[in-house]
Amino acid sequence: MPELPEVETVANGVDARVRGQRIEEVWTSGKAQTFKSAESEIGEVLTGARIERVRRVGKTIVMTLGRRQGVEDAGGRDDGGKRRANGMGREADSSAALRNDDQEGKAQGENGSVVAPTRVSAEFLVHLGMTGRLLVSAAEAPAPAHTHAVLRLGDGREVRFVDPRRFGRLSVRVIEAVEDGYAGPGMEPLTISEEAFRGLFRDKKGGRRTVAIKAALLNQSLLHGVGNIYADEALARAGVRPRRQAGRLTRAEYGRLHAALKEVLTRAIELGGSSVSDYVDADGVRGFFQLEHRVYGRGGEPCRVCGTEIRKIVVGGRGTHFCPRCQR
DNA sequence: CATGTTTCCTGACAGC
DNA sequence: TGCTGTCAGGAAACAT
Repeated sequence: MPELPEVETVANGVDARVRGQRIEEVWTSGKAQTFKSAESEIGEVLTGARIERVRRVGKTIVMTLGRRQGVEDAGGRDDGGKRRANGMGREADSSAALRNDDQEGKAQGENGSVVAPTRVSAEFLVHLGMTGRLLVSAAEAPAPAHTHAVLRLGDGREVRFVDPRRFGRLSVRVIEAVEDGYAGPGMEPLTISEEAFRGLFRDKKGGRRTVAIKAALLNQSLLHGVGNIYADEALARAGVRPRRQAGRLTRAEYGRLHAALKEVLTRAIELGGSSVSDYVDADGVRGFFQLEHRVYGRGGEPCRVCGTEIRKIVVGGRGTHFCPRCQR
C-alpha cells in the first residue's frame, strides 16, 4: 500500500526521469471510477503541456504542468477569489474554470499564438490508492495489464498509470500560480510542530476527540500521508495502544507519538518504502522498510522488544497490530 | 460538525 | 485441477 514514504519515493523517481519533458499524447482506459476529472478534461489539460516538476503532497503525486502563454492561458478567468488555499473542495471549482478555458483556447488556436515563456497553468494529481503504480517506461516495453493512463513524452518514453484494483484516482486542477498549488486535505506529518500535532486531536471547540488515536492518524483531513502501516508502526514505537481515545493521551505520549511518526516516515523514505504486497517505485524496485516493521503484518509473532505475542484487531475498519505489553 | 458504516474493485488465498 | 467464497483496504458517499 503506497503511503507517504512510498508516494515520496515514486514522486521523486518520476520527477528525476521526466522533468522538463513535453506530453505529446494522452491515452486513458475509459474505466470511469479511475478518473475524478472527466477523461476528456485530463486529456485536454495534459496534451501539449510541459512537466515542470513532480512532487508529493500527502499521499498524492502532483505533476505541475507548464504551458505557453497566449494559447491555453489567455483570457482571464473570473474566480472572484472563491478558490482558497486551504485544500478541500477545490477540484470542482478548478474543473469549472477549466471548461471556460478550453472554449477560449479553441478560439485562440485559430488566431495563431504569441510565443512566451512557459508558465504554470495546471496540475495533474495521481492518487495510487492501494495498488496503483506510476511507471516511466520505454514505449517498446509492453504495457502491463490494468494500465489506465499513458502519457507519451517528447523523447518517446511513456508515463504509465497501472492500477489493478482501481482504488487509485486521476484528476486535473487549473491554477493561477505556484502559490495556488495543491495543498492536500490536512497537515504534513514530516513538518508539523508538536504543538500543532497535539491540536489535531481536539475538535473545533477545543474538546477532546473521542475517536481512536489510530483512526485519527488515518484521517487525511487531519494529517495527510499516514496510512495503515505507518500508523501502526508509529503507535508501536510510541508505546500507545491504537484504541486509546485520540484526545486523551498524555502530553508525554503526544510527544513520543509525534517523534515516532516522523522517525518512522523518515526511515521508511531512506529505505525506499515498505513493499508488503506489490509496491514498487518508478523503476519497478521494491522498498525495504518492511524488514524493520515492529508490528505491521506480524500478528501472532513475538514482539521484537519483549517477546509478547503481537495481536491483530480491527480499529476504524482497519487491520491493526500492536504489542499488548509495550503499548498502553 | 463528529463519528460510524458502506461501497468500490480484483488478486490472493482457503476450502472443498 | 478448478470452482466458489472471503478478505484486504483509501477515501468518498451516505447514515446516525
